[in-house]
Amino acid sequence: MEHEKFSFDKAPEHRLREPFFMRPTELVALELLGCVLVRRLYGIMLAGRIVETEAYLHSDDAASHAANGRTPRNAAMFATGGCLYVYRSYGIHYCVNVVTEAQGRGCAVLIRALEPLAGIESMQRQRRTDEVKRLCNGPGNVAKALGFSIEDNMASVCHPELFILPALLGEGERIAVSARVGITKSAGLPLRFYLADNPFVSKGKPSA
DNA sequence: GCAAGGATCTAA
DNA sequence: TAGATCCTTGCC
Repeated sequence: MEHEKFSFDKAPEHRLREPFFMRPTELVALELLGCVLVRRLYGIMLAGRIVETEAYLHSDDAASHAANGRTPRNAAMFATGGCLYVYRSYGIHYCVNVVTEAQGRGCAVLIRALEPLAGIESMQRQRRTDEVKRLCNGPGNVAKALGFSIEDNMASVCHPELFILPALLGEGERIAVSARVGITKSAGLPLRFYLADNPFVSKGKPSA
């Protein structure tokens, strides 16, 4: 993608609305590829193109945090599609998911990697690295680069200062599917989606 | 290869 | 209330 063509002037007007997220989780995970996650934080616009996602389903998916029903931690997964589910991972990192389907279902799409488009200097400070390829190449890194924390749990991603723009897919960009990363249960399901050969995809190894 | 790191959930 | 688990990362 040509980063310099990205403009914020009227971006919020074009944001995806709730109905986009209230569809089957696998479809949302697939269609989020190429979409641009935008956040205005402390007056700075941060944006990255989604290049890697994982679907966590409402049933028959033991790897999902919602697999054993609703708890205080995973309550956001049971909110309505278009909300954020943010959780702490390994006691150290945060991971950002977009809730899918109807309220009460308990499913979400994990945002695993972004191609930074804007606010790159800010991301570099947050991540304490200058290497653009590594700013958002994993779920913990995405959260850190964009400043997400547990405070953002349950927030709407259809908000003027936190939203997602429709996909920008380049000619010849192909979508690949694999098993998900870092799980042991339901490890064989093909629920990880990413842009093939994109250098901003995480280094995580599929579990199956 | 593996420690860091802390909340969360389950079983007792 | 102890203990295992965990949708990870970066350094050893």
